[in-house]
Amino acid sequence: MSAQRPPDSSRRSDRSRRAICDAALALVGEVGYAKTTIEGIAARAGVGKQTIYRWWPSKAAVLMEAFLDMSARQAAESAPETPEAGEDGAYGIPDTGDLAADLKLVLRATVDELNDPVSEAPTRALTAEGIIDPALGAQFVEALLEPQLQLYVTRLRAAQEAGEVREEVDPRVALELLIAPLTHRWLLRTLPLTHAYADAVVDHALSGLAVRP
Amino acid sequence: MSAQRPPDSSRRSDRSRRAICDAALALVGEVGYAKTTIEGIAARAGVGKQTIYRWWPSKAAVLMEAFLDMSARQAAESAPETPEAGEDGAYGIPDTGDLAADLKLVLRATVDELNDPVSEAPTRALTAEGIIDPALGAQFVEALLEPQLQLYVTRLRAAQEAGEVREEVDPRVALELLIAPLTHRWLLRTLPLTHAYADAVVDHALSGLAVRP
Amino acid sequence: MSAQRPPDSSRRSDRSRRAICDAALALVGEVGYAKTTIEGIAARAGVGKQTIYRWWPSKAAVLMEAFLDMSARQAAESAPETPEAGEDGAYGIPDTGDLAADLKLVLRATVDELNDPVSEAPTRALTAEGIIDPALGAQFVEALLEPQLQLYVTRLRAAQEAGEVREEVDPRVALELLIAPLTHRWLLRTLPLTHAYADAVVDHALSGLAVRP
Amino acid sequence: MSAQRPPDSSRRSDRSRRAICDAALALVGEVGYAKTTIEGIAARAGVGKQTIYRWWPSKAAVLMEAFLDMSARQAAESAPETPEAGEDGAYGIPDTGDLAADLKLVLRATVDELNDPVSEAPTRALTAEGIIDPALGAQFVEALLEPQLQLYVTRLRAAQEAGEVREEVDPRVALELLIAPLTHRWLLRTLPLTHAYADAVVDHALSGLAVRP
DNA sequence: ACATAATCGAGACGGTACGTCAGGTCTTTTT
DNA sequence: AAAAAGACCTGACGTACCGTCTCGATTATGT
Repeated sequence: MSAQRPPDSSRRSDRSRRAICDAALALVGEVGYAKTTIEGIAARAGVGKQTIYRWWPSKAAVLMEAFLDMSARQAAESAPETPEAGEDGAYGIPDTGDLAADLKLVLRATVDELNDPVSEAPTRALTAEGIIDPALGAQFVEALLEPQLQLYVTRLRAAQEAGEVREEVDPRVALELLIAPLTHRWLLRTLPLTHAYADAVVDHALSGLAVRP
Repeated sequence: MSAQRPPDSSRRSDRSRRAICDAALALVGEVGYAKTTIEGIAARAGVGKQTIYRWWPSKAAVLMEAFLDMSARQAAESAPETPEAGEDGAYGIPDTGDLAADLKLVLRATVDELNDPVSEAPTRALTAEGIIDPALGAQFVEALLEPQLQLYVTRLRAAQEAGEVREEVDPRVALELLIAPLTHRWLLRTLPLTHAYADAVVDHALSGLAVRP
Repeated sequence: MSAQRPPDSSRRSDRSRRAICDAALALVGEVGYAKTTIEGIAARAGVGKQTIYRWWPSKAAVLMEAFLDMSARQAAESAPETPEAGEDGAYGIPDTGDLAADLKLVLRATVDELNDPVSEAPTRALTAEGIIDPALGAQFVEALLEPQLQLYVTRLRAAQEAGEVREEVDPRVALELLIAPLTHRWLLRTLPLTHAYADAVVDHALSGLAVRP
Repeated sequence: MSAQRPPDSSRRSDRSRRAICDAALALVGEVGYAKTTIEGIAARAGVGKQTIYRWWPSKAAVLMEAFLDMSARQAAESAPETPEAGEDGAYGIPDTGDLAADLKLVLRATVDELNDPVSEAPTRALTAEGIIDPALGAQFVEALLEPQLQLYVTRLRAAQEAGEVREEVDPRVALELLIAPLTHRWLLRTLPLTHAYADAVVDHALSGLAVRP
């Protein structure tokens, strides 16, 4: 029964959509994800609840779209003159010929981004929700994470061709050696996440732990 | 005001405590963390709601205690003959003289543990909650994670003394190079988490990415 | 201020009007007045909601028009050959010279009508709504009830002229003595509404309660 | 499944019950029955919605209880010294030996009661609702109406024994001849409901419409 | 052994938010 | 210009849980 046909998206009010996304981000930042309610978002956005339920299946989905929207807008702002850079604000990782230096530059920027108090609450909320809800997590990874990771793959391949990185190295594994420690500290708050740590990770990963034979 | 004098824990009913922990774990496994409610736990445990509110501040705290309890019981079961191994089922990482082999052994076990469908739901729930709630996260890290990490520090120090690992290596950073990639794949579900991956991580981390000079 | 100028009724679609009335009656009969919604009527009639709001101020008004329409159609069907009988199916009360017999005939018919399960739901709904909403009630009385009552006035006047009814009797009061008891039982469901009861009412009302002096 | 066992009424808060009844009556008086909402009653009573839903099945049921409560309290106030009069404020109809005078007295009082603007809204609302909902209507009749009607039966029987009323008269029918016309005018608002009308009804009913043979 | 005091199971309470339904208004497109 | 369609804001619905509270009915000491 109940075919539950989806609404006609061509008639959708973009004003409402924007207001909802803005309100969602604002509320998550102000009161946290758990205390952000659909009713609260609707009220803050000056919108009927039904308008949210019509277009999104869950609070997490609203926040996800709001977040992607924000990311897209930020990217568009910061780099409108370099359309060749690709989407998602991905300028690519610089290639100065010095892999260590390039990676440190990028990972330090990542550290700064993760430590940014503004985006912290929604990012943590979305990540946590994605950890529990596989569908949401997949969406999160596909839309936001993978494009970033691909940049590392590209840069590492270039380094291999330049003879900086060993042939046997799998770029996909290598990239995780670099990224995962930062994510780990940020998510679990085991120890402070600093530039120095980013540098140390790069150094350890490139040189390896074992003594040279 | 109302000093809210804490209850007399000596009179606490252990039967209720156990029933609550069991119910909490069962429910999280069956319906997931979000749909697990305090009322549900109380009903399933055959307990008044107030008995939960008297002893725990939040649903997350209940689950945390239930989880620690379960971990302790599992540890006690699997290794009652080696009480010198310390608490938390921490037998220590074997030291056969071959660091790579030892790490692979341990990390493969970690992979199996993370892939275990029984403990998956509560572990994910607790981790996710800890990502959002710093206090809970700290408790989680302190009680469950850090003891494990210290074992790596110990083993890596031994390897340094044995001349297997370079002097400049910071064991704390090194350990994160090994552990974080597994955690990363498990939490974010980017790619499958396999024994082969554990091996690859060890190999890449020990040998380093850079070509030998 | 927007003068809210009424729509041009000459352009009104009679097809829609009929469909709406039919749908309204059908729904009230099927699910009851309370569960009949404007949206439901519109959907069932294959009509936009606005088409209802354009022409009627309320759900009750729709039902009222539907009801009047139905009454008019029924009357037209049952007595198209006696146009002199007046509107609203009002053939008038027969005058055989025997007032008691004539009244019993008519009141028994009224009993049957009230007991008809088809028209029961909408009639009750409309009456109930009219009890609360004076404007609607007035409309109901004026359009449906009063014409009927006038027939009694006419018949009773004739009876007075024929010397069957005392001079001092006020036909308006007399008629209510006859009609109201039936209405009372039907509305309040105190006791069954039967032909025998109709006869008893006529007998009691004509003879009076008091002993003859 | 779901046995839906009723709550433990011994634990019921009488303070809440009273507050809810008061709020319900007040709101129906102020904004009318249709615009009175359960949420509104709860808010005005300073009570959670669930406390209403726990004890009453519908808005109409709340109003019914409130109304019966009020009636009972009024009765208790006005005649605490005559407990033998029976419940429901039923003092009985006076018996001065002059049936016409006694009935006029009582029916005039009834007219005044019906015309009282304070109790009008809830009484109309309850009556209207009872017309549509048979269960509610039955409750209304049984609790409020029948006790009143029985008083007429009693008085009319007495009049028969005193030789004032004919033997053949059925008191149950007679009483409806007296009461129903008032109810009719009040419910349907056909003509004003006055003392004069009450007197006329009594006179017509007692003397009968027909000429004396 | 027993008084007494805290905990226990139970669940009613004032609340908040849920997700749904319908009301009545507005806009777009079709007839 | 009216009609079909349906998105929109509003607000009430009835439900689920929240965390607090009040009830007897067990316990479990500490005289």
